[in-house]
Amino acid sequence: MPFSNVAERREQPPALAVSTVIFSLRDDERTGRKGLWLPLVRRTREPFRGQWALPGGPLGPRDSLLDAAANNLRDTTGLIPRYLEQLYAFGDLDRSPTRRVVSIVYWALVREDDPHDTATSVLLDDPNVAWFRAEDPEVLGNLAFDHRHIIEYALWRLRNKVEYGSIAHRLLGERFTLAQVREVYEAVLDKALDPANFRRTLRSTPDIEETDEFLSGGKHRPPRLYRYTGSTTHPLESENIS
Amino acid sequence: MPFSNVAERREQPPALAVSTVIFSLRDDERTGRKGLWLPLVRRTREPFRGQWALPGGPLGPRDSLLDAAANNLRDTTGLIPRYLEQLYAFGDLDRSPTRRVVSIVYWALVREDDPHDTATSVLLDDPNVAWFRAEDPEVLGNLAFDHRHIIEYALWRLRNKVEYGSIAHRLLGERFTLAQVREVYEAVLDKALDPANFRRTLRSTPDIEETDEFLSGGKHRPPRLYRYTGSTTHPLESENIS
DNA sequence: CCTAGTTAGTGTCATCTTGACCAGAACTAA
DNA sequence: TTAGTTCTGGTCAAGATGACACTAACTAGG
Repeated sequence: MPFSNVAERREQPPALAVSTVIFSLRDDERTGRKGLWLPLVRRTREPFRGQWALPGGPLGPRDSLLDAAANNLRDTTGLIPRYLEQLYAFGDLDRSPTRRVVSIVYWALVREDDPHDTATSVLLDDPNVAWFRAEDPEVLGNLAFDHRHIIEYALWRLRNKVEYGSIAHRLLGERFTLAQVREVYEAVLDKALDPANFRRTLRSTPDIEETDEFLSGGKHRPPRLYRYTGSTTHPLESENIS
Repeated sequence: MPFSNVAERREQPPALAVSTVIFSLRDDERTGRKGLWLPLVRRTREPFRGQWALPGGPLGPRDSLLDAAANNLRDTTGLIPRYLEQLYAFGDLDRSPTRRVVSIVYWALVREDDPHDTATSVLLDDPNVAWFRAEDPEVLGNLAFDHRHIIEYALWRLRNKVEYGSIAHRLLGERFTLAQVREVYEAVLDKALDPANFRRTLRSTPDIEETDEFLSGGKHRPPRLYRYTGSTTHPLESENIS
């Protein structure tokens, strides 16, 4: 009996939880570009047992919000992103059928081939963790709690509040090619961008500087590697994982 | 003895609270333009008794986050802004010296002469509520808890994430002149803007349309009144007060 | 070793946007 | 009637942007 009496439930003090929305770029056969994917975990308990949900859990008394989010993400999925950013605090009364829960949601973009991204091994072994296309209606339609709502908001934020430079720095590593940055933007905005013009605008920003290194190995002219400098974003908006 | 044992305190479950940062435009003699002011309440209890703090209080079990913020703001200051937007959730372990508190902070811009703004009467009578210049170092330096930090983050957000149209709509009423919108931007960005150019960019946005009315009464040519249409912002980012 | 294929990177041009500023329009106050 | 004020429409030059042509530099396959 997952549903308790509403009036009774509302007298409990609100519980605090943290969740994470992790976007990753993966090849998308349909468009030929990269697309956005995200990891979900299958719920093993009521409510919503068996359904997919965002990684998350209760806020421990000794964890900062960020630490709680990062630790929970690591424990449930094996993912260790470099940065987590606060997305929003969701606190509606009816978010959970059992009790009042206020969830503070963090989000990040990670690279599929990130060395930090030890998740691959965990994800492969654990049938209760898997990646899905972020906009797959089939997936979005069957999520636990209000997680569909949360993901859709995260996608909206991604597309509307993107800044050149900072977002790329978080997703890509120390050094990156301009084409890699462009891939990020093409995936987020879901449209092709002119390589030449993209290069021009990116090189005109002060936060990205070129290095002397090149990335060889492709079947074409080796592209120059760039580095991200500067901190346009507010400290609060891209906290470092401790 | 406001400080209890740290190790002991940290075992308590985190408490949930809401706070509000309300910016208002007031004439500033120094610059000749409008400046940003905000209301603070004097703490009547420990910790930080006697010091100024942001309006706020605990989250009741029956209130949504937004309602809790709006109700608390009304009760402590008399202010009833049309919109509140979620700013950030602050949850560091040492925010409060007594116990662990996670504060979800809402913010808004209000008009000094807003009819909704019944706060004037309350503020005049109550010596524990007052408006201050948002950037007065004297004030910022003596705030309770981490409220200085919160206000500085709100100011940063205001200056960096401003969009034409939406912000003006929230601050100004149904109908407004373009000069009023310009005043908002001049106060927020703290610099003078060219009236003609500002008019041009604003008129080119689809969300603002002209009306047939004019505002008479000034000692100059009556300016045309405009109306805000459209909803560029995500629903989550400008919730209506219920 | 040569050539085709692929992406990197440069340059150009027309168009759109932006900032600075001028000048007339339309009101109030005296 | 005139001075003072802001509103409002306009011009112009400089800067940013989008479309696209073209060269550079690598790999792969013959």
